[in-house]
Amino acid sequence: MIRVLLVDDHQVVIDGISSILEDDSSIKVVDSALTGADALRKLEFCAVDVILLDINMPEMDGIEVVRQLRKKGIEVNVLILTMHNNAQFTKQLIELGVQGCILKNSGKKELVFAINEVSQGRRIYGDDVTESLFDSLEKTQKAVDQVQLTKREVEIIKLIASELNTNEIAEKLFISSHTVDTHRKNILSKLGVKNLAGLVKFAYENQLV
Amino acid sequence: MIRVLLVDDHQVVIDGISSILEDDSSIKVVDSALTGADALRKLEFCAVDVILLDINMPEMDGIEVVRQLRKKGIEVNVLILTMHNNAQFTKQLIELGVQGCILKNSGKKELVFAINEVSQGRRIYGDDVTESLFDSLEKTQKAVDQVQLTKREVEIIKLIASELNTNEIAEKLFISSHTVDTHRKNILSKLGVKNLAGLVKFAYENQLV
DNA sequence: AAGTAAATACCCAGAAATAGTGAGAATAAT
DNA sequence: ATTATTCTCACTATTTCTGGGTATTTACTT
Repeated sequence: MIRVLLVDDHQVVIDGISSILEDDSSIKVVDSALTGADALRKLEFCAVDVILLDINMPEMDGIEVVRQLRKKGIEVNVLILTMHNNAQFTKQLIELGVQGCILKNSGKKELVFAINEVSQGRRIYGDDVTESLFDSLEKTQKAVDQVQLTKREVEIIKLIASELNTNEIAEKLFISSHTVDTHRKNILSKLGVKNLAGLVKFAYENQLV
Repeated sequence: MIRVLLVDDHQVVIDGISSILEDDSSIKVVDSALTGADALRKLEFCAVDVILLDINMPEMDGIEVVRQLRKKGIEVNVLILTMHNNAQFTKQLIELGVQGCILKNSGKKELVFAINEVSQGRRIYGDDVTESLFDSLEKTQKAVDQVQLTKREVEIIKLIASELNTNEIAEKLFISSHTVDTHRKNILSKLGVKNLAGLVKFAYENQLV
């Protein structure tokens, strides 16, 4: 009997996957969580074999959850649920030793199969996912080192993404426009993007907006 | 017995919601579709009372599906499934006479209730959704008239959002950079946004990327 | 105490975007 | 066939962004 913890910020998805898994006698959904924080809390008191984890969540995303898990030394097999082939994440996931990754548009069979495999400690990455991994590794520039942004930089990214220009940001933060320039410059360089568009793109893909 | 057609680009969601609805004896999921086009095809041959429609889909989104439905004169009650409170859509949905709208993070009970209401022709909009509607109506600037973008403009938005600058876009499309300038100018004005950041933002919020 | 990271500020020069106008061709629609 | 829309191109002027530096203060680390 494989004990599963479901984590997704959408109740419908949780209910849905629960229903799917109910039909399978070898799998039992022991609990669920709507947030990453809640998932971590529940993992401390509840013994589970596999955590089925949505990657796109507000506040604390899937990757952060896994990172915390490792930090706390909680041993559990992780199967990530992704919406799209978000190539940026994939590399980080593999580095974090996540056992598996499965697209939300895969069917019931694939899901059950994946959970079974992962519960045995085996690795499962859907073809689509591994393909997109190679895609991402080609774009070394961007994902080369996991980006370390400072608080101030994140703050500025958000303001840029909300259509403010350099002067407006400077006024809002009570700092010189030169400073904002410097920050923006550093951000572009850290993210390895060419321009404002790339910056806003990053903001969206990483739930900063 | 309420006959339901499920439309979502993620098989897991379809399977999940199917499972949820199976438990309810008054609702029967007669078919499902992974794309908007497929949904339209199936609606021509299959009698359904309610179509449960995901709004975020590649290629043809939920709004376009409804528009086509109206055009073809197919009468069916529409219940929209949304991920977030995407305020921009809401106004359009109401204008299109969509019966209801429900967030994906609502539970089993709400879902069943909503389907029942909608099947009776009654209107259901979750509190969150109506709230966000009023929010959006305040921002008259942006949503004042539903934006009508041309094919070329959409093409250019996508290229801008992928970090290309004016000259690069001009080369790629074999047109003058002046033309690209003009398009960008028109786009900014149509969307009512201030700059590139707003444009990329729009692209993301409307699944153009 | 020395070293490092973060936040701050400044300068310069070139590239790119934005705003305002105007206008000719190609298509689609009626 | 006439209109309307879309797509196209051009010019000017101004603002904003981008990339190359350098440098100081503060705070935290070792």
